[in-house]
Amino acid sequence: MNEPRNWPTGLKKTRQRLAVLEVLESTRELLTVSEICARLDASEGTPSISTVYRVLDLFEKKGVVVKTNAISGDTAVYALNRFEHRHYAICVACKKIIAMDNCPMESFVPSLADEGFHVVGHDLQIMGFCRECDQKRGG
Amino acid sequence: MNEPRNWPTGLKKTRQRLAVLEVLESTRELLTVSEICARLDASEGTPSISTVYRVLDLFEKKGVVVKTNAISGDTAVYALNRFEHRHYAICVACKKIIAMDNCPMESFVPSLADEGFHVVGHDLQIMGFCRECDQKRGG
DNA sequence: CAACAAATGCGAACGATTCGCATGTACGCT
DNA sequence: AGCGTACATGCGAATCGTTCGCATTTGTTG
Repeated sequence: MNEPRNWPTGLKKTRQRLAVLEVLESTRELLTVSEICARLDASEGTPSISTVYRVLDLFEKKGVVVKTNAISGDTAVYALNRFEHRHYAICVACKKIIAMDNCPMESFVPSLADEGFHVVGHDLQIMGFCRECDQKRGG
Repeated sequence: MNEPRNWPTGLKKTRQRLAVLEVLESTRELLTVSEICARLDASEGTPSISTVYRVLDLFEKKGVVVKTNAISGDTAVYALNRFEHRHYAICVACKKIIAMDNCPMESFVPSLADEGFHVVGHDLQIMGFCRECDQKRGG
């Protein structure tokens, strides 16, 4: 188990937390809790599913991971916070997730009825067909 | 019960479906299923909750309503499809939802590794504090 | 090494949504 | 108008993701 560079202050370093972190460090995919659990099963010291939820909640609060449930709507996905601003395109056929390199919000001022609205973040996904599925659909 | 202009072909006009449609026609808010049920309770012929789900699924497939679960993540919200392109800003404190009049995607080409990706839609929300909640937070 | 607070495991609880199946009803046909 | 059938509904149970309560274990600090 490797030593993460920036362990948040005041958090105990437990086997379970390090294991979850290791899974997230090992990929750039967005993982659901069950996917994280599946990858944990391979290694020893597998935490229970409630612990995984608690660890992820904690990590999210501390800014170690980012969470979004925008992709499938009914299941949250998590990724290590690499301090990149990222959005994703999702293939509606095969559910493949493709990272986007740019962001339309960089130079966008929303037009809102509440003019005092203080923007702190945003969430964006693009839906469509990946090249492969688009070809399968034919013309 | 009024006659909707564009009833999708091949759908039986039932009391329950018309009632759900009426609720959605009566507001521009985004409503959860339980909110819809609450508004149905006032009128007679209240459909069961499973029927409300089924009616909404059907309406969504037919393009009569739009569904999104991006707002709260764990609860879907529905609105009549008024064939407007709309996004929303959500106050993270009071959960107020404010419609946005413009869209950053109008002139945006996503940069994706899959160059054949065929975009068919997108979903965007802005998070922040509404004027009121922002003031309460103080400086 | 002891002590305490914090973390974990387990299973139960929960809310949103879906499903199965028996019953009811809209709509086309006569 | 009346019939018949495919489709819609109601009800409750099942499911899925997630949270919670509580007894037990484990990091960390001194």
